[in-house]
Amino acid sequence: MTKETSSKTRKPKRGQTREALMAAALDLVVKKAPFSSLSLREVTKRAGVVPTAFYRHFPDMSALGLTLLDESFRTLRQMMRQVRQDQVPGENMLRGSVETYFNYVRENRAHFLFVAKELFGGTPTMRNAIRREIRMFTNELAMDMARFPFLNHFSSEDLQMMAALVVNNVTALTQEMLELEENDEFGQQQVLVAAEKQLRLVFLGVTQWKSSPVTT
Amino acid sequence: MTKETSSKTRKPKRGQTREALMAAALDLVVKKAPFSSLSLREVTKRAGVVPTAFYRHFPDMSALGLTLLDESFRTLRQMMRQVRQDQVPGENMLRGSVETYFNYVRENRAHFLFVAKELFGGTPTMRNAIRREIRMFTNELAMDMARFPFLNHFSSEDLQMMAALVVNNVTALTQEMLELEENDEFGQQQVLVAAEKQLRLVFLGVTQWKSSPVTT
DNA sequence: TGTACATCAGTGAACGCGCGTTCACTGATGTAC
DNA sequence: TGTACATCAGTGAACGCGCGTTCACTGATGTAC
Repeated sequence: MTKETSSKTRKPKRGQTREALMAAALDLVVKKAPFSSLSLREVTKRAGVVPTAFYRHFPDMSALGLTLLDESFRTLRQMMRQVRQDQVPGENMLRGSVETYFNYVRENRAHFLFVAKELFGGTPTMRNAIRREIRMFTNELAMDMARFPFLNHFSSEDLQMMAALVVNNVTALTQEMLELEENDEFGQQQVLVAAEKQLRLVFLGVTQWKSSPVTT
Repeated sequence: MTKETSSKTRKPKRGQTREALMAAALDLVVKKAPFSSLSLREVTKRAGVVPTAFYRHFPDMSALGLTLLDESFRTLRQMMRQVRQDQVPGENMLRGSVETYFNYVRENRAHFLFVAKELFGGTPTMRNAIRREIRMFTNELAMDMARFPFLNHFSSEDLQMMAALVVNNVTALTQEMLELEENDEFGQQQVLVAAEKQLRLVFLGVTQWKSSPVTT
C-alpha cells in the first residue's frame, strides 16, 4: 500500500499465511478452548504450515492475540456506529437497536466468543484492553443519551451510571446468547425478547429518576 | 465421622494434604491464571507434595476443579441466605443487602475469582454447573420479590425478567469489583455506590412497569 | 527484455523442558486378637 | 498391654509426549541495471 505494489500480479501469497494463522486461532477458540490455552504448534498445524513459519508473522502467541483483539474491536466499533446510524426515533427505536446489535453478534460470533473468553481468562494486558474498550463504549452511550431532551438535565455522573447499567446488561445478555448453540434460533429469539423487556424497564426507571417528568 | 474416630488422637494428617491441594489451586488461580490452565505438577508443588501424591485424593485435575466449584457454591448459597436474613424492610433495605453482598465478595475473594474465571474459560461441565447455579439464584430472587405486596400482581415471567436484570447487573458489578486490587478501598467503595444507584433505578422502573401503582 | 542479486516466506531437524501418568517402594497409622 | 497384619498416604524413578524456540536451508518473488 505505502511503497509496494508496483508492477504485475503481486501479493498472491502476501500475508495469506498471516491471515490463515489468525483464522486458525479464532476457529480453535470457537470450537475448543480460550485463546490463552492454545499452543503455537496447534495453531500452525490448523493453518497448514510448519511451526517455525509462525515467527515470520508474529513474535509470539500473545502478539497474535492482541492482533485478534484489535480486529474484534474494529468489528465492535463498526457495530456501534451502525446501531447509532440505523436508529429511528420513536416507539420502536429500542427494539430496532437491540435487533441490529444481536444480529451483529450472530454474524461475528467468533470474535465475540474470543473477547468473552479473554475478558476474564486472558492475560492482564488483554483484560485491560477489553475493559478499556467497554468503558469507551459506555462513555459514548452516555453522550448519546445526553442528546435526548428528556435526559439532558441529568448530571454526567448519573448519565454514566445509566449507560453502565445498560452496558452491563447487554454484556450479560451477549454472553448468554453466545452460550447457545449457533443454530438454536428459538433460544436466541428468547434472549432478544428478554433483552428488549429489560431495557424497556430500565428506561422506565430512567424517566422516574430524580422525579424528572415522564415522557412516552 | 461415620465409622471412624474410635480411640485416641486420630486424623492428625487425615485429609490435610487434600485441603492443601485445594488451597494451593485456589491460591494459584488468584495470583496467576484461570484454573483450566493450571498443571497438576504446579499444584502439588505449591501444596508441598510430590506429583504422584495427587492421585491419592483426586482422579485428575478436573475432579479437583469440580470440588472447588462445589465449595464455592456452598459459600455463595450461604451468602444468599445471609442477605435474605439480614434484610430489614424499608428505606435502606437495598443498601443493606448490597453491602452485605459485597462484604461477602470481599471475604471470599478467592472463590469468587475462581468462579468468575471459569464462567467463560472453563470446560463445558464447569460452565454449565455455574450457569445452573446462577439460574437458581435468579429463581430464588424472583420468589422473594413475589412476596412484596407491590410486586405480587406481576406475572411470573415478568418477575423472572426483573430478577434476571438484577442478577445480570450484580454479576457484572462483582466482576468489576474483582478486577480491583484487594486493597483498593476507594475503588471498591465506588463500585458499591454505583451498584446501589443502579439497583435503585431498576426498582424505580419496576414500580412503573405495566402502569402498576407507585409505592415509596 | 535479460541477467544478477537481495529479500522474503516456508522448511525440517534438533534442543531442552515441563507435562500427566505408571509403578514398585516405604513407613506410619489403625485394627484384631 | 503386646504382637502381627492390613490399610493408607506419600515417595522417587521412569516413560513418552507436545511444547516453544534455534538454526541453517531452500526456493520463490521482487528489484536494479
